[in-house]
Amino acid sequence: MPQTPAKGRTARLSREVVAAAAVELLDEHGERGLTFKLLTERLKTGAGALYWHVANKDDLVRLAADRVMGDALTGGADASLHTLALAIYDTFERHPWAASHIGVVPPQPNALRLLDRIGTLVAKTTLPPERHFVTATAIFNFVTSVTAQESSNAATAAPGGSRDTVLAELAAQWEALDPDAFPFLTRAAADLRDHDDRDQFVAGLDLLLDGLRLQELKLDTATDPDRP
Amino acid sequence: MPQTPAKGRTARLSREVVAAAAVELLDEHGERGLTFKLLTERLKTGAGALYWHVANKDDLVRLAADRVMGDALTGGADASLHTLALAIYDTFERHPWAASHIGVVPPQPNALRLLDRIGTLVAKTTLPPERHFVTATAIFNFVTSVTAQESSNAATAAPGGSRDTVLAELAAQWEALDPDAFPFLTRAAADLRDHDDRDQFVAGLDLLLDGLRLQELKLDTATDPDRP
DNA sequence: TCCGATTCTGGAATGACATTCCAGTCCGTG
DNA sequence: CACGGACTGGAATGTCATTCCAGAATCGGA
Repeated sequence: MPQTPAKGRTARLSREVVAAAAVELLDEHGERGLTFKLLTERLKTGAGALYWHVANKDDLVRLAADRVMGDALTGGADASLHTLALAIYDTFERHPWAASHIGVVPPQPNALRLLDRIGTLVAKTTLPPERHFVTATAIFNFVTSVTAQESSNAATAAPGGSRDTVLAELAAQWEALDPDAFPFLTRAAADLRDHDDRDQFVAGLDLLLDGLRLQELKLDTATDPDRP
Repeated sequence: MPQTPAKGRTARLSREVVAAAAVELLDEHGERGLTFKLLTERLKTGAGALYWHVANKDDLVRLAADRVMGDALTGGADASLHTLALAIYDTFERHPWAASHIGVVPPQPNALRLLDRIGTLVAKTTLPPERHFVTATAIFNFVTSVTAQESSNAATAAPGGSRDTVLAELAAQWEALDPDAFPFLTRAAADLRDHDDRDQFVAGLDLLLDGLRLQELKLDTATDPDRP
């Protein structure tokens, strides 16, 4: 009679249900806080049941992350590379554990969707077709990698004192550095103190997209008849 | 007499020695393969001794990663943002576990050195001073984040069949996708198959640095007397 | 409706680790 | 050469992921 009276049992388990619960727990406790014990309690089941649906914890987290990516792609953000990238950033800011699992190989379904969307937008530029792949991938890498780093940093910094406090302390350290060894940082301390993470992401994004424009320009003039 | 005849004892432990051994083991076995047990064996000591020098495993890995960053900065790569970024990429490609620990807050000593170098180079552009911080940070984020992702992917992909095999399989999957749902990927499969990771990094870097140039140009013309 | 095969479940082992504790040892100083 | 703090080795602890397996649910066919 190892079986309990089979009552509180949640309807039926499925890969989807497990993934959804994982996202919840991940949001609540972060990646380190997700344990199979917690998950079995939340889903009122046992470890074996979970392992029937997912191969292991990595598989589970990848699945959860791809589900978040699915959400990000659902929003009507499609118009331009700029809005698409920002939609990704904003979504992952709400799920800081997720971004670092997006760029992994092999890519999960929704990561592929993102890359395809980026590629399709890149294909609309005047860049020559043979540059489409590297360019699209570069943008994809930028968006996923930088988002991963910034969001996980935001999550790490938060627990110990408010973000402002942490930044203030860090800025103070920068100011105290030797100006000869760190000429830039000592000057930039103030900027660090009151920078905004999202603005920071946008700055990088604009840099990258401006690069795209310049490369278009270069090619336009390169094909101009009037040249050496 | 829990003490053994005190003979094979390695000279003397220190934070540096522990870090160096950690780098070795990390290179050999990857991040998952580094355990305190292995480390005690390599250093012929006990866990307590290690914990006297490092706070915990995170601390240890951060320390090891910053040591790698130190190496990267030692090479005479300083001339331009381009060569500096490539020096970083090349170094971390040899230590794929390390890059993901560089961008973390609070920044470790050598990460600060890198940011300062980037900032100093940015300060030499014609960008207005108030853009220096965001620009430098954007470049720093790009280099560390993208390197982290690419290098860890390379390390992950390698174990299962050669890189070429993995790419070929992936490319085959892309080709098999529905062309309506994935118009870009189905076309790009061939590019994926024979792309080069380093070229890919360079493509992104060039995009970013071209963006820097375009922003300089914009400002130059913006301050020109002849405008609307 | 009953039956066997297949799909799923719950929970009890198992085995790896990180981390803590502490009894000692080593070494520089006075 | 005795003292105290720096340092060491290794045993003990507790937390997890993962495996195993005895059964329960479910479903298609007879």
